[in-house]
Amino acid sequence: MVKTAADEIVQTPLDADTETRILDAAHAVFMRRGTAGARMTEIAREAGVNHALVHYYFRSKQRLADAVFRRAIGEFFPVMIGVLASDAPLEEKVRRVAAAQIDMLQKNRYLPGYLLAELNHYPERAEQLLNSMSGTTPANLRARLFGTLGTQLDEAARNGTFRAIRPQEFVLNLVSMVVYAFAARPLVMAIMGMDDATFTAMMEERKATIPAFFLAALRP
Amino acid sequence: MVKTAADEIVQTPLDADTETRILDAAHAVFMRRGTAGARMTEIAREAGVNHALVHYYFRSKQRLADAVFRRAIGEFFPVMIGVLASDAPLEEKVRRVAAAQIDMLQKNRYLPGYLLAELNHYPERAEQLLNSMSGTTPANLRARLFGTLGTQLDEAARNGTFRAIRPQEFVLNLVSMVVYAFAARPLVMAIMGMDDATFTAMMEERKATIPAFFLAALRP
DNA sequence: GTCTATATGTTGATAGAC
DNA sequence: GTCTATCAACATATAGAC
Repeated sequence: MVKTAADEIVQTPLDADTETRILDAAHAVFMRRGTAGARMTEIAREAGVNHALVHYYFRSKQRLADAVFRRAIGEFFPVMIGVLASDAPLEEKVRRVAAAQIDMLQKNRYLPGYLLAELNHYPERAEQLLNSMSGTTPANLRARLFGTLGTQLDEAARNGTFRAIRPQEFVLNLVSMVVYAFAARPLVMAIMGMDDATFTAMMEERKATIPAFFLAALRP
Repeated sequence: MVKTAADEIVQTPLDADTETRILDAAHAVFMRRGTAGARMTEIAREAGVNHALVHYYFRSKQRLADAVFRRAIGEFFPVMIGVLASDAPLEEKVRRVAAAQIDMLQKNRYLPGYLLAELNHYPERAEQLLNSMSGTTPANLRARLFGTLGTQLDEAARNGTFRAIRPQEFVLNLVSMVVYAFAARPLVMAIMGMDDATFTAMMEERKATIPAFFLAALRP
């Protein structure tokens, strides 16, 4: 198989309790190798324990993969959902989603790639995602994501302050522009001839340029 | 491991020569399972041959993976690059990239997920991508992607017909909006409560709404 | 809880008959 | 070219000593 270059070890504090260390190590390994490519032995090595211990705490690779997937969901969605469900004005929602999401992704560079790959390889994970999200039903989740936002957009369209757009497209376009660059990070860096620092700087800029672009598109 | 639901067999014509049948089967399997998750036996089964034959034609999984990756690149990039490098006016470039890319992705639903996962898991593939692209150098590729486009954008900004934007951001924003929905397709479908037909219909609509949105964002 | 040793099953790959 | 049979290398998982 292709040997990956991403071998930087992100060490978990050695004084953390063992279960946490293992979960952190699993998180790191699953993120960059994917579930199918991850090895229990590599997780053990990265956690600094014998690989039998990994099974002692999590029984099987499957359970460990589930735990990591749940944690990844918890990192990716809650902030965005909170902002979109809030009563903040539309312009502020756009700016806050972009800033918060980019901040989070700068610290978790593998997260979008991991989540998208996981969902493509195991589509039934989409169910798991809907159900394990903050203990609400899928319908409830949709209401939180698109309900308040839809009302705001309706009103803004009537007032003539925004062009009409469905809340689903609003969210999809915004999330696309924020997340895609991270999901395709190695591709973007290669094509544009960037190093890590340059990419990071570009994404910092985009905290401002994405909202500007996005809001300009919706100006009547 | 999680059992995937994507078990629909896309059969390659049985009269095609064996090597082609194997490559087609490999393409299908690598696309939906990823390189690490793909099994030589599954490829053989899908090609309707004994799995020893797969090794006879391609020697190793690695070589087969490389062949599939090259083919995937050839499907994803050339059309878009051709449009962006052309002399067509800016508005037309936007519309043509959106339409052509969405058409292609409707037929290759796993392509973006596969490419992004592959590049995240094996970052050195980004090199392979740059080199194996239409036999040009990376610098040449960049010129084709951003050269003509940059000139057009400069001129449009001077004329006051477009707001100023760097060609890199222009392409990144456009590609994000076109590709992300496909890369995150299972997620988008789950959150929005869509079935396959609804998703397809939405993306057909987006051939028009993405260019409209995008061009509105650049109107001064 | 943590280790060593080992069982069990899969997978990529090859040898050799046809 | 295509198949059957088989190998060697891992990877997941468990048993059992400490």
